[in-house]
Amino acid sequence: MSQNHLYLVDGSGYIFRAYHQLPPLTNKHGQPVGAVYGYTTMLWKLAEELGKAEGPTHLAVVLDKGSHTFRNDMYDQYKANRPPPPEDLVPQFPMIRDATRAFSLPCIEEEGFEADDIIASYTKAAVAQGWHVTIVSSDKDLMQLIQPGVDMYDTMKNERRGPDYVVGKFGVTPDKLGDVLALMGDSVDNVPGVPGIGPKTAAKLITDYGSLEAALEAAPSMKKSKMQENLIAHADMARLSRRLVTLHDAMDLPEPLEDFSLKGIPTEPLQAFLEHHGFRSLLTRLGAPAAAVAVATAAAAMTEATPPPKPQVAPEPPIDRSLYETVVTEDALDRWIAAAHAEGVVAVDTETDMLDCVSCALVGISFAVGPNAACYIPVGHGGRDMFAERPAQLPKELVLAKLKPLLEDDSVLKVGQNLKYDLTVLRRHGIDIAPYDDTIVMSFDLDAGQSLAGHGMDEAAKVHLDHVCISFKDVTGTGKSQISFAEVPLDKATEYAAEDADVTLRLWKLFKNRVANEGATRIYELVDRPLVSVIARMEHEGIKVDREALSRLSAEFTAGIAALETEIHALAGQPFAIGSTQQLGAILFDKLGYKGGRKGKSGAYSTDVNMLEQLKAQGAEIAGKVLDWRQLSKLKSTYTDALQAQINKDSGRVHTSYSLSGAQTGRLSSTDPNLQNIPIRTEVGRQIRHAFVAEPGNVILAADYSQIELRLAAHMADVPALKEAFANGEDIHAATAQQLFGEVNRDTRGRAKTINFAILYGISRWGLAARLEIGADEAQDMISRYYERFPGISLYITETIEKARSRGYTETLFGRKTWFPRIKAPVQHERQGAERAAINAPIQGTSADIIKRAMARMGPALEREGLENVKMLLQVHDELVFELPEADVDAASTVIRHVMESAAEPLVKLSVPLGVEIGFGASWGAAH
DNA sequence: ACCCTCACG
DNA sequence: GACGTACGTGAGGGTA
Repeated sequence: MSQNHLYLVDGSGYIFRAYHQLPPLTNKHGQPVGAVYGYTTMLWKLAEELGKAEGPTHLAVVLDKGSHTFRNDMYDQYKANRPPPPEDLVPQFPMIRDATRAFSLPCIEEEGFEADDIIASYTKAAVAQGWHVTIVSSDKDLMQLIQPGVDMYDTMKNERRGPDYVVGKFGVTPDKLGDVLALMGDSVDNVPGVPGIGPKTAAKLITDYGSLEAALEAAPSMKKSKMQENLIAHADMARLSRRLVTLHDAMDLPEPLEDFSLKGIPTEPLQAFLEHHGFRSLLTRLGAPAAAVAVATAAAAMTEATPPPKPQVAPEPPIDRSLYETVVTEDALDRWIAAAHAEGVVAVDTETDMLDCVSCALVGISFAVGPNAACYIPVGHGGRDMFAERPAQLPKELVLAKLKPLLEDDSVLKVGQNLKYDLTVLRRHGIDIAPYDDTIVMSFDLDAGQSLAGHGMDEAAKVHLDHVCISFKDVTGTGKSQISFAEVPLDKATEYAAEDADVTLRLWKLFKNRVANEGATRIYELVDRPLVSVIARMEHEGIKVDREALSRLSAEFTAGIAALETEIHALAGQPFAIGSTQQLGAILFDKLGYKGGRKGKSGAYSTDVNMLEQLKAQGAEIAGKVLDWRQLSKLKSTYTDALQAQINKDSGRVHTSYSLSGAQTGRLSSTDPNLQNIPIRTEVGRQIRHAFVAEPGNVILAADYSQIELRLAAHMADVPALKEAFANGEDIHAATAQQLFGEVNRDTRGRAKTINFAILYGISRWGLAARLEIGADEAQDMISRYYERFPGISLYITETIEKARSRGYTETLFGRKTWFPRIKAPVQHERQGAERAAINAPIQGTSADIIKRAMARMGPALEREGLENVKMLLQVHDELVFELPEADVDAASTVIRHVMESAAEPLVKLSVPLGVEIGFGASWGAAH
């Protein structure tokens, strides 16, 4: 060996670059691995240099450790501006070490020193012994080290860099680079430098005067200029900067140079690593046996960046229910658990005796580890009925004890369809399923708005697998003869339950690839998937409802309704069903002769609020009474009565169910009961909110985003006037009124508010005209004026529609797609409807993304502050409702406000602040 | 199963 | 020149 050549790899610097340059890939375990993949290919590339003329004889990877270094002691602002690393990069840091170990390469990191200092020290030591050194990095600070025998290698650009490169880029030789960097400063690392001096001026000064110190000394005698003044004023900062950019090259070497000797890369640990992540193309190049690669491919359905390889596996066999197994022995159970471990991914589905996941009992669990490789483990069949024959099955406790390690194993991905249900059921048995994927959420993130794709399993199986699932009704029957799943015979139950798991796994493989290939990773991994377990907890928590209060209200409403009914019948001159629009229409228009038109194809009279308000204005007393009657009936039937029936017998609380795939825009929806439409707008309705109460000693706290959609519209359409108003904390509707009408009063503010909302919803002159009770021409003038005052808005609208038309979908700031198949409909009003929805979707959707991120982060944030008694209970689109001990209100408010206001970051940087209003009290009503 | 109406953001 | 629409939901009651 004539010449030793040391390669020093700047690992920390590399992964940031890899992260930003590569698409956000995930491996089969659902972990983000884009940067790891880039890092692995980089090491691979270096390994291939082995034995070449300029290749390494010695190699070490150098990483940063900890965040505090001697530079922080020198200057407490050092790197203080640096944003935290992206959240999907954080989990990749430890994987970088795994990758390095997989290549059997030494990895050096030292507390208190940056990777740059370690590299400088090793470089110095190696040069002293006459070695050549190549620094694998593109960091400009490290370029100071370039000298005869030392060069740099940028693997991404495939470029080797010597002194000429530095001269070309910075105008000075590497030995003067530190002086130039000190003058320039660095906003990322927060090296102050001298204001107003950039690379060009810095290079000129150093070239002219020879060094930083010489330039600073000469400053007073330079020609008077802003630059000269700054140079004098900030001389101390320049000297500090010089020390900050100086590399520390005299540290004790943690390991001797000789230990970095490199002979070759053993395939053993590397292959295991590549298989774990499913890095297919590298596996192939490693020369792994073809069979092993195929297995890894089939199991992993891996998603690599370039190029998307054609699946090399045979198409999956059709579903064959006869292959499913009913697990009733311990041996069989162990076998399935082992298979799941071996596969690394398993589809899971739980069967219960009723739908209510707070009170239901576990009846059985099904698994699938491959096509047709599915089983059902009954644990509660015939359970509740003491007289029914109980089929032979394993004890529930034993099964759960055996499954717990698998379901909580980090290295086995659990896949479910609508997993929040299973999460709740199993959490009641002390099992926290993780990590997980949810196929309903994946489907939604891929296909929201696509009219063909239903996200429920039966529909998804039909659409994507062309398979008709056994329906739940087929096994349990319907109506009066319906039986509980616990009473279904085991053979039938196995066919149904195992098929669910089998189908789920098949769908997952399909969706997993699509999520990566269709750009849905960001929204899925960083917004929706983390939310599943959060929602499960909220649903399980429920909210306390004061039954007596509701019952009192119910009685009041009943009396009011009865009184109104008598009056209405008297005014009508006959009794009739007031709730029947048909009968009401006949009374109003035929019998009493008020004027009003027939409506559309149904031929029925319109009797909605607008019509009744109009009649009332004409002096029809009956119309006002009907409106009052309707309000009270609505409140009674939908709220006071129905809500009492929804109070859970076991918990005494109301547990709503949130749908993660309910609204096309990405919003949640709430059912059984819907707790997102509890009255608030009228005084009488608001009383219902007062029945949502806290436990004794606790309070209800409500935190609302203020005007979030308008703020987002201002940001997304880039409207300076609106952004400024929000930045200054102005009343946005008043500000709009000022812009549009030149003066602010009750009337103009109200009209401005209407127009602001019209913008969010996709405006038409007729719609606005109807709302403002003005002519369409006048409405059109107003819209034109709005566009004039707030440019950007009309551009946003035309661009959004254009994008929806050309690509078929719109996107939120977080990349959530909503599809609009009707955007090209030949029927005009259908098309225009789709256009209005397309205008609204990015705004409403981004707002939904933001609050979802706040929800996902809320639990950990509260926990960090020791606030584990603060429970998040409800979400109402722009509001989060909590229950908490009264003593925690102040501390919790701080955390909640911060989490909500910063929820977009760091993925999205908004140019408007997000405002949050917080209130609390004994009830939800009192919290507003 | 569908329409109408109306509760919410 | 008209389409009596604003965007997104879920629930209850009446009707067929």
